[in-house]
Amino acid sequence: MARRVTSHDVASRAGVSRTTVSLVLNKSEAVVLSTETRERVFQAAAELGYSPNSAARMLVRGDTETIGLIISDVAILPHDGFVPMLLQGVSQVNKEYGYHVLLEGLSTGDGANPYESLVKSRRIDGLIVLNPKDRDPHIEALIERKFPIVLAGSVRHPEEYSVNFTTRESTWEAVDHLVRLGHRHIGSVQFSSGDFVATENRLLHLRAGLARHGLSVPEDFIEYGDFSAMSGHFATRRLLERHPEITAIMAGNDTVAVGVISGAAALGRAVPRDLSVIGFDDLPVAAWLTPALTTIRVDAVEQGIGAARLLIRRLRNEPIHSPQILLPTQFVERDSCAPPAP
Amino acid sequence: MARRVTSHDVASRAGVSRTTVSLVLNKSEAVVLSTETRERVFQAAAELGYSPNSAARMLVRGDTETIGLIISDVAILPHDGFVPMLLQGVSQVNKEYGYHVLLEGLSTGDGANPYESLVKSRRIDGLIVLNPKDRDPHIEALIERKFPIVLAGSVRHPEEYSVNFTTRESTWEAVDHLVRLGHRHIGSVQFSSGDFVATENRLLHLRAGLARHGLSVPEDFIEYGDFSAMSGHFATRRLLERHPEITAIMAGNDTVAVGVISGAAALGRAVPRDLSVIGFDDLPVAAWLTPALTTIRVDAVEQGIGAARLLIRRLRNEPIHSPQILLPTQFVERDSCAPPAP
DNA sequence: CTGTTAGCGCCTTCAC
DNA sequence: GTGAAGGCGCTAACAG
Repeated sequence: MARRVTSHDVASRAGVSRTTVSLVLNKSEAVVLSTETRERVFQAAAELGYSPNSAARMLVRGDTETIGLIISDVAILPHDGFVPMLLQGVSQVNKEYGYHVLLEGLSTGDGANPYESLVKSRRIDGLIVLNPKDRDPHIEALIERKFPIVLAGSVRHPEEYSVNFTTRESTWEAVDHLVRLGHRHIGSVQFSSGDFVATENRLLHLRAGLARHGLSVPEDFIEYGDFSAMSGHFATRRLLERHPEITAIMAGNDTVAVGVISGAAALGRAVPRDLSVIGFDDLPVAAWLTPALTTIRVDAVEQGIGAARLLIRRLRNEPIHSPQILLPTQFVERDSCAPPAP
Repeated sequence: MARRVTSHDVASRAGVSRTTVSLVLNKSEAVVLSTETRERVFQAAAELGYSPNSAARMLVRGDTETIGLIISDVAILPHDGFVPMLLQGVSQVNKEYGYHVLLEGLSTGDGANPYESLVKSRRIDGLIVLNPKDRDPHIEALIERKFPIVLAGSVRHPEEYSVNFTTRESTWEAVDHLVRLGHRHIGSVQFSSGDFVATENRLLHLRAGLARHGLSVPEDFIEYGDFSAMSGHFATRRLLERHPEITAIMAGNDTVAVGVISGAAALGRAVPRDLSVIGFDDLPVAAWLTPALTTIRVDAVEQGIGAARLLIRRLRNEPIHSPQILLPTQFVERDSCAPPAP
């Protein structure tokens, strides 16, 4: 690599001082510069392919124009079709505002405090955390220190900044749909064992939704998977072997739903004829499964966009109307539900 | 946020000079320090929660301990189950070696040279590019400048550093499998229209594999999708409406394969009874689709690991045995193929 | 073993 | 409009 070009090089090429270069390039209003000088500087910079050294700039300005994006558990990456969409949203907004994204994947059992060093080393101006664990103490600490952090998920801290979904109405609609079709024994395969606020909420709304019809979900009508299709498969087999009378299953997410379908098939039950299945997320692939998956749509890209916007507004000290954003969701009827077999 | 703690604070708390602090914390061998002094410094640093300012360190040392990860087209993120796995591999290795990952998503039509500014601003020490376009001139330029760049994919530059897969044997096995089952009219739905080396290779091997059996693939037995299941769906409908005699389809990847299955279903053809389908990638979900997908396994996590390792070795000037790594793939027989309907 | 001294490249007053 | 000067926090010689 050739020697790097510095503001000094630009200055001498443009026949001005480094001060002027800096002034021009940072569009300072402090001084009035002739358009002609500006032009010369821009031109010289372009010709030299000059780009300010980011480290030097960070050092003197005290910020990094970088946000950290923490994926709470990288192990789910291969399974959860949700994360990439979120990532797309975040990445898009950040680019728009000239921020960079530093990606940090946490593994279970990453000792101590995984956020501390990122924050302390001042590599980032703020943080977005995907899928935080409910009440994660490290996150709560950052919130209380007023560090700019936004959650795609929730730790249930009153002062958290977060972007989540309202799932009650759509879950009720899904339940209504099943009940209307004639289902009375409805089970559930969650995507995790409940360290997440989302898991708890989904169960809550499922229960409430059924209660409206005078139905309930016995504790052992519920199984827990781990984000993966495989876990959905085996959870379903356990569930249906224990309770063959179940005729419909609400899955924790679409990936798990795929496993539910295959688990049912393994027991000789076809979807939707012998079992109705409803997913959650509406991943792009859901509509093209066979049968097309009935599910609850959640806009992950929008969640990413929202989180990034929220964070950037904080970083710029712009007014924030609602620190805890709730995005709508939507029941989507497709082909994976039918009346229970007689 | 409280005032940041500097090396100066650590020094005074430990009762030593800043030099000593730096020496201790950077494990310099240049000077011999008493273990007792070391201890005092470590202790003070720990008590203060000291973490060196990364910008200052970058500035003086000239490197960033950060690698850039470029996703050539963020729009595919929601569709391609492959990227997250790769990401996991990359992220894991980087953490192991103490590197950070700066994620940059490119959109089609990101003007000019999207790599330049990242490189010039010295935010990163090296680069990993996912899915580069064949012969991408910007990438070739970086390679020729000897900038440390590693591809998960290929631009077919003789001096590129890259990690890819050998797909010939496994593709041939897949073909053999279909032929053995009795298929003679085999079509293909690719995952992109051929800007990628991988697409071209897969077609190449498919052709060669069939040629071994005296069969060929007419040009219009091939359709092109765009990574998504939806594209696979419609491509398949076009293909099968044009050539109903086709009894087997090789899909460009598993996601497309899902669409192939649903496209066939839309025409009243069930898999595997009325159409055999073979995927590519063996995503974690493939084994749990219904029917379980016969496919070609590719270890994306391993590709990520390989790319990250290669890059880090380059950055540390360690010897590199093979700059162009080829990982094996493997034909996996499951339930989506059967003899053609009589 | 320690303190002093120089920068790394850039931004920002402040006089001129 | 410009040049000089200080400093962001750290590292790495270099003499002590």
